[in-house]
Amino acid sequence: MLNIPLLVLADQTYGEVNQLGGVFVNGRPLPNAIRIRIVELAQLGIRPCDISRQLRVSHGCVSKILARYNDTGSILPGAIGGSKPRVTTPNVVKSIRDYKLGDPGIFAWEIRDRLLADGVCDKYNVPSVSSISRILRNKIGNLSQPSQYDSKPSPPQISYNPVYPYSYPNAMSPTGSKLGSPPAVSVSLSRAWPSVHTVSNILGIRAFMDPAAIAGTESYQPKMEDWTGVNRHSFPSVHGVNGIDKPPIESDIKYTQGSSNLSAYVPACAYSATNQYGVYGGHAGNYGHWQSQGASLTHPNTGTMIQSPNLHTAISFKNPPREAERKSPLSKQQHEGLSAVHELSES
DNA sequence: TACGTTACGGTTGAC
DNA sequence: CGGTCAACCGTAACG
Repeated sequence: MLNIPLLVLADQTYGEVNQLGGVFVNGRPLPNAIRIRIVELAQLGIRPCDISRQLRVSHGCVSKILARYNDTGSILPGAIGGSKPRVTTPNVVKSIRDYKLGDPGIFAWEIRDRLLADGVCDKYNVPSVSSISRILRNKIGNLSQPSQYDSKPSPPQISYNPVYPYSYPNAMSPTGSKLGSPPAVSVSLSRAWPSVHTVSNILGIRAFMDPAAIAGTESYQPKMEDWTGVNRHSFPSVHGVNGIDKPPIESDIKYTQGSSNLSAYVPACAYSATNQYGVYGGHAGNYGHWQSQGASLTHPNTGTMIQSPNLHTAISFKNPPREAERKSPLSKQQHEGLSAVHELSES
């Protein structure tokens, strides 16, 4: 009975209900507002198990989010999808070609060694021998032809951030300039989750599960529009890389947008009335105690403060050391020096 | 009972 | 332009 997949195909809304009665979208991150709430509650001394029950989020998820927050200072989900940064950057290809030109009989493994020796690559991003062979075969097969890489600016290389392969829209979203601007708090990740599904989904779910919640909520209607408006059709994946040009990444945004004061909204309103997940379908009063506190989050390690009212400016996190994180989850903290702020920005 | 971990089924987006 | 792949997600279950 639990964990019923709810499909409302007609409305392109779907979602599932977990064992706690919370609604989630499989494969998609929880809304940032909930993530923030989790951290807020934890900082208030509420036990993870209680947070789990209150927010109706699985304890594993709570654990994960808190652990990540403790490690990185970020409540944001990771970048979903995409590919690992290519190691065969134009520069590398050019070097390989140079080596090949200089010594047509050179072996791929020799090229590899030279790439390392010459500092073109380091041990972490040096192409494999097979990759080099492929490059030789596919891209440098005809040495008489000028390489495309000679003339192209090779934009992708810009985002080959060794620390965080996926670029964040930092540069695109000056933080200080938009305080109080209408577009709302946007906890936008590079590939922020537009949660098309979530959006419509939640609404569908909510209506499906708890029609009364809608009827009894003044602010729900507009939210509903907002959320349903965030539809995959409205912003196909064509939008820029890593969401830089993705305007309507607003699932969260809308989610928290009801007010610029997240602390006022998140605690009760956003979670009961406008929250897209039916998670908080219960009385807002259940979360009433949130309102008087937890206006800000201070990361224990970084001292970073997440201040709800000005989330878009106050939340700044260490860049998740993705690569290292994947290889060695326990060593995240070692990358503090590499941290760069990726922050909540507005769309 | 609390919580860390992980298999699983899912989404996403670069290639 | 559709398929593949590897990243991520949250849940559920296990210990």
